[in-house]
Amino acid sequence: MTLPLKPIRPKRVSDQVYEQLRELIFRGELKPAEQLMPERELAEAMKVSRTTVRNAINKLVVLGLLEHKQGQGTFVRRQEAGDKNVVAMAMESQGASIQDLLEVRMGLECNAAALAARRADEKDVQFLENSLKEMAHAIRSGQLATQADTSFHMAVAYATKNPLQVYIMRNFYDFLFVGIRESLRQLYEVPGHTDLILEQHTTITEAIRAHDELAALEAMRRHITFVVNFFKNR
Amino acid sequence: MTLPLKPIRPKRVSDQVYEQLRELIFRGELKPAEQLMPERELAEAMKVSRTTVRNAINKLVVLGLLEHKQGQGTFVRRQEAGDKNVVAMAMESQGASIQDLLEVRMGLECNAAALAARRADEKDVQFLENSLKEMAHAIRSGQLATQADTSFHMAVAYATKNPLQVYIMRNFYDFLFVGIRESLRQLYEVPGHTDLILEQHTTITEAIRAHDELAALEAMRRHITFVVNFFKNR
DNA sequence: TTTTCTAAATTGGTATGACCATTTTCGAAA
DNA sequence: TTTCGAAAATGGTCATACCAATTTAGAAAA
Repeated sequence: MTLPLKPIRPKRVSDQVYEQLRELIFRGELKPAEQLMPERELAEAMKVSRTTVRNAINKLVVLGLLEHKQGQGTFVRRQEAGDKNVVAMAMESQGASIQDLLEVRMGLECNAAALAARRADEKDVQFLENSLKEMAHAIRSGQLATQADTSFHMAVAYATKNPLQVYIMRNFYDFLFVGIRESLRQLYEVPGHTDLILEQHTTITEAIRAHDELAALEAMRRHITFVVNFFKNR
Repeated sequence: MTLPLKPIRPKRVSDQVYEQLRELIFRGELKPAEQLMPERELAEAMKVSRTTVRNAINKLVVLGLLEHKQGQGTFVRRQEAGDKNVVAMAMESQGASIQDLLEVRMGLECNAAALAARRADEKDVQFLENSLKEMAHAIRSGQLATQADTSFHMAVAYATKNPLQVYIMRNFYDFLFVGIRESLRQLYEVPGHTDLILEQHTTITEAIRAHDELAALEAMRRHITFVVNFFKNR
């Protein structure tokens, strides 16, 4: 007779550091080509040894997320194609269209929004608001808000506290940037569009902050429907 | 005038160790499941520090060639070729749980059910009904209905007419069969469970046949919620 | 002033040595 | 023979020092 005991898995310190750093990169707080803090500073800030920090960084280097340059520092590496990106593979081999992509996103992200509303803490809301500010800034300075867009949706994914959700979402947005960047840009180039999207993002953020699952789901549904309609009329 | 001078690249010591070890593995001198020499011995044998040896080994661990087991040693890992199942990769590398998997499925499949209700033709409904019969047969003959279960959900995916949806769903169910087959079996071993599931599948099929999107979505939601609750109470 | 060179500061890479955490081993005790 | 516990083996972390490559800044030279 086996009792249903949950497995204890004490994580290695270096793995915890690794996860923190990876999160910074995925969330976009550390942008491509940006320099990482020196190892010595990181060690002091996290109250661990430099050895441990180095192990974590090395892991990210091997995975292609970071890049070492002796005498200069460590930098975030923009990951190019050839990453065995699932979405890209499927889109190509299955001959899927942007419409197909958006349909699947509809299911994934609406559910994610509801989960996020259920579990988001102050920190998650903070990240959502940061991406809103980022997009507002992009609007004022007349730049494209694609980066801020990604940050927002990945912040929603993180708020679900579901690693699989994050992983899959990451694949989607990586593809959006390398696969259909040109198509996506047109969405943001229409005057006033970015303002509308910012408004929709804000509504979603409010619902998540209020822990209103249904409202979050509906707001996300309207948001993605808006995008769907844009690509439909072209 | 630039002469074609080849760049001098003084290799890092840890990289040289890495290459030696990798060579041993590739050549088969270190066979799968075999234990590596202890780090301290390797360091002494190669006249380098244990730190350097560890860096090299860690690199091989990240690449999946070696495997660490604290208190036991480091072992050569047999690498399963052509795995690249997204879900399996994510579940392992991100440390996701069955709960996490089901949560993402909730979003994917509820949406899929609605899309299926919108687009399913006679042939799609036929496939759905075939899987129902298959499950009924499994019940009568006292066999496990896991195969019929997969057939049903893949039939829903096909009915969406969305290649990306099919592709991703395929990955999920492939993983269910190789990754958590044992866990999944318990769901079907409880007396009466398979009957309940068949009933739920039937309800979903009816909604899709009637092209009732909302009913299909709700029926799927109840179905997956049922599965979620089963795994929650264990 | 502008250019050039050199020394210092910065930052990743390696070396030691110690100690911690987990697993196995093996001998003593029951 | 079985059971228990201490010791050994082995990977994980820490602290410190020093090496190697690069950048920076200030002095020296033009």
